[in-house]
Amino acid sequence: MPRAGLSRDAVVRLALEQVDAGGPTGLADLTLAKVAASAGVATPSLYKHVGSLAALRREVALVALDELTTASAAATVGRAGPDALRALARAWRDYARAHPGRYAAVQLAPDPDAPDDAEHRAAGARVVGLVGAVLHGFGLPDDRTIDAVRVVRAGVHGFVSLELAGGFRLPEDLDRSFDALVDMLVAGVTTLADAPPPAPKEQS
Amino acid sequence: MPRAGLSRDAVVRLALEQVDAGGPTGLADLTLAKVAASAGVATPSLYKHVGSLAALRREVALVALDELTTASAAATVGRAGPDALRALARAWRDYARAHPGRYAAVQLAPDPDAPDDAEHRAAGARVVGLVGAVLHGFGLPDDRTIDAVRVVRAGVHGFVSLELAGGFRLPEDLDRSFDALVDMLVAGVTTLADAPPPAPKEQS
DNA sequence: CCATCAGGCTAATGATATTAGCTTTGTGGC
DNA sequence: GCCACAAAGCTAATATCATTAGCCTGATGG
Repeated sequence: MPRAGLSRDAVVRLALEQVDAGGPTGLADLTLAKVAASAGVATPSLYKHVGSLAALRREVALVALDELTTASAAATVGRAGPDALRALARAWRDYARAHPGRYAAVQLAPDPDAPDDAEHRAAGARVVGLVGAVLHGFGLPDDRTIDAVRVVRAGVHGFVSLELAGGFRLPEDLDRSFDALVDMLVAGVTTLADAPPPAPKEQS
Repeated sequence: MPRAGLSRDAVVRLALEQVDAGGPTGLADLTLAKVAASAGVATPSLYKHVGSLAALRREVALVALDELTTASAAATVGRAGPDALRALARAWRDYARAHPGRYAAVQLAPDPDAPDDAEHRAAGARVVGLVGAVLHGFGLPDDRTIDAVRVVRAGVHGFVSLELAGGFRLPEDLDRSFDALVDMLVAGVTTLADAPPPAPKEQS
């Protein structure tokens, strides 16, 4: 019996294929059994390369986060302000539509305590940091940046997530609706940059 | 052996308990086996009352959609314009935080073709319709209402979904960030109401 | 050339859903 | 009151998973 020549990376690659093949639910449908079958190997053999199904999902999340970071960086390089924000939002949505399963993986939250999840947390922080960097160009007061980042993430993620889940009935005009959202985000962040701290608490 | 006296409704009620007990992942963790155990009954017995696990999830979604509709209606009655929209957004978030598992069920998309899902589709349309009604008070042009509804849904759902999933690191100041989002939605919808059709297509 | 060990395997356990078919309990009609 | 029948349980069986334990072997480094 010849060796299959697997490796952690090879297993992750096969998992990605299965995730991609499954559409928006590809991540949820990911199964060690199917990965093993596609590798031509018995299921338990995978444990030589990967700790568990959950760990494999985490690996997929890492790849997806890195890809999203790269795509976001590429889309925003050389841009600033509204221009950059628009490009970022578009890149985000494009990635989600091109890789719905992987985008779902992006949403997996790392355990804040688990030491094994350090890499995961770092990868997540990188994407979020990128959003922060883009918003920095708006000249937001420091204590409002976090609100702006959250609002942008919420808007874009919410739209994409509803779109992928089939939450919008008519498939038509989705682009226009998304444009409306992005316009709103740009305007909202701009406002946030100008407005003084509303301060239920801190106030400089 | 005395009858357990189950019924479709009783099973759904137990399912709701399990969903509620499971936090944000309560819906995903819903299991016929556990429901049966809590009913004091063997698992296959449940099939006398419910078609499948998926069908039970659908029942949960129906309840959640109805509750969300009721809560939204209660929150917005007697209000209009920005006031109504703010109340709606708050009600939405409050419901999600009070019943994370049920809120996840709201996100289950009904099959657009399955005749069994007609009720599910109708319940979904009711909540969305309510959003439309609230936004109607902004005097949006007809062909922009759909964009506004989508933008509002995206923003609120995105925020709540990230919040529940633990996507925001610092738990503090979440309320302020949400307020910023709602402010932005109000401003955005208002703008949409004033702006002329940008029309990549139709243009009156 | 052999010892080690990484990378496979089979076997076993334990969830889970789901189907089939049997049994019993209530109940409605006579 | 009694009986037939449907509803509501049950057990048994199948199939899919994940996961653990323990064995076997091929590649590889000394």
